Amino acid sequence: MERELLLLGLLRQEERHGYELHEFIEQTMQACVDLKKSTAYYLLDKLASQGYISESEEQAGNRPPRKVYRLTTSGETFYQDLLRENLRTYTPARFVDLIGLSFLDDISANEALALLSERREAIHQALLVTQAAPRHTGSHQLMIDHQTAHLQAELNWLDGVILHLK
Amino acid sequence: MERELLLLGLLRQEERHGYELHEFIEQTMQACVDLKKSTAYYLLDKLASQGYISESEEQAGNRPPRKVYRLTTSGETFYQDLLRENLRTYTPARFVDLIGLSFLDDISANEALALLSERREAIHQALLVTQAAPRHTGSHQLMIDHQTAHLQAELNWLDGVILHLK
DNA sequence: TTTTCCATGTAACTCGTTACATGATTTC
DNA sequence: GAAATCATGTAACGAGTTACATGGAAAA
Repeated sequence: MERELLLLGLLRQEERHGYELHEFIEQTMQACVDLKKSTAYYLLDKLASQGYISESEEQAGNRPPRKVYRLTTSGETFYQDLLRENLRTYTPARFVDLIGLSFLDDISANEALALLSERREAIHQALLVTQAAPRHTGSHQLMIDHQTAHLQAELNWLDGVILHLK
Repeated sequence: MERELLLLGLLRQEERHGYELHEFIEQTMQACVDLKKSTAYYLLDKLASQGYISESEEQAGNRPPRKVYRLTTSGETFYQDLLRENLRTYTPARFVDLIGLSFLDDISANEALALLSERREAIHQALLVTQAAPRHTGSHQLMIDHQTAHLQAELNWLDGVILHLK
């Protein structure tokens, strides 16, 4: 339901059409969320059919017609519920992408060092990108701050492993 | 491919049957990986049909027959490739479960505080569980250490948010 | 005697991604 | 004239989960 929450929350601020929503998410939340265009359209359809948002066609000049969505009253209630549920409950993060670590001593320390350095570089890069993102007003910034803190922690931890290998 | 890597890596240490593998993962890696029984059986079937592991039926007393798997030569090569690929590349973690944060100022500071405290408690609990896990020999411990570091960082960060709300 | 453990599997379903299709319009 | 942008969608696929089925043996 997290993606639904995201769309509803954004539509609550102001009415928008699908393309616009996806663009916004891609540009300003790319560090934290990855929502594909087709998924966005699909979810908007679904939310509309459930009555949580209303749909109205709009034409801007010669451009293709857009479907503009706005939050309905029942959408507002739903949003409030989702938001509270989301803030309250912690879903443990599983780092499947680190499973290789369990088998680190199956390869030589030297090669391990080389591989982990590559990984370190990628994390560092991600950190720079996240930090370079334009600051936001209000709580939108919180997610970006969290991402930064997380990446920082990942770097620190990985540096510890690397140090230990040397 | 991470789950495949996990199974291959474990089978490389010693031959095992499906039930055993799943049990091991559940008991000793529960903080880091969550692999359902059916997924395990499915993956083992697949890996066997691809020739990366071999299958042999075994009977222990009156118990139901087991399928014992062991790594083949081609499985070994595959494993080595997967392992290196996994260690080298970083897949950015997306914390969908924190999307609500973006909308934190849609609710009162007091209620936000209450909700986030609940979340804090859950994280803290997860940290205790992870720390309580019996220590492992070799690099298996690394993943658990990572999980601990991550949870610690989450706690710190959340405490910052909570402090700011007060 | 009922529940739990051992041991394996199948079928249906959910969620999300990929790849593709359309078509006008503005920019290079 | 080609490419990118605006705008929406569909169909097929993939990974993984849920729920269910089986059936004997050991433990409560």
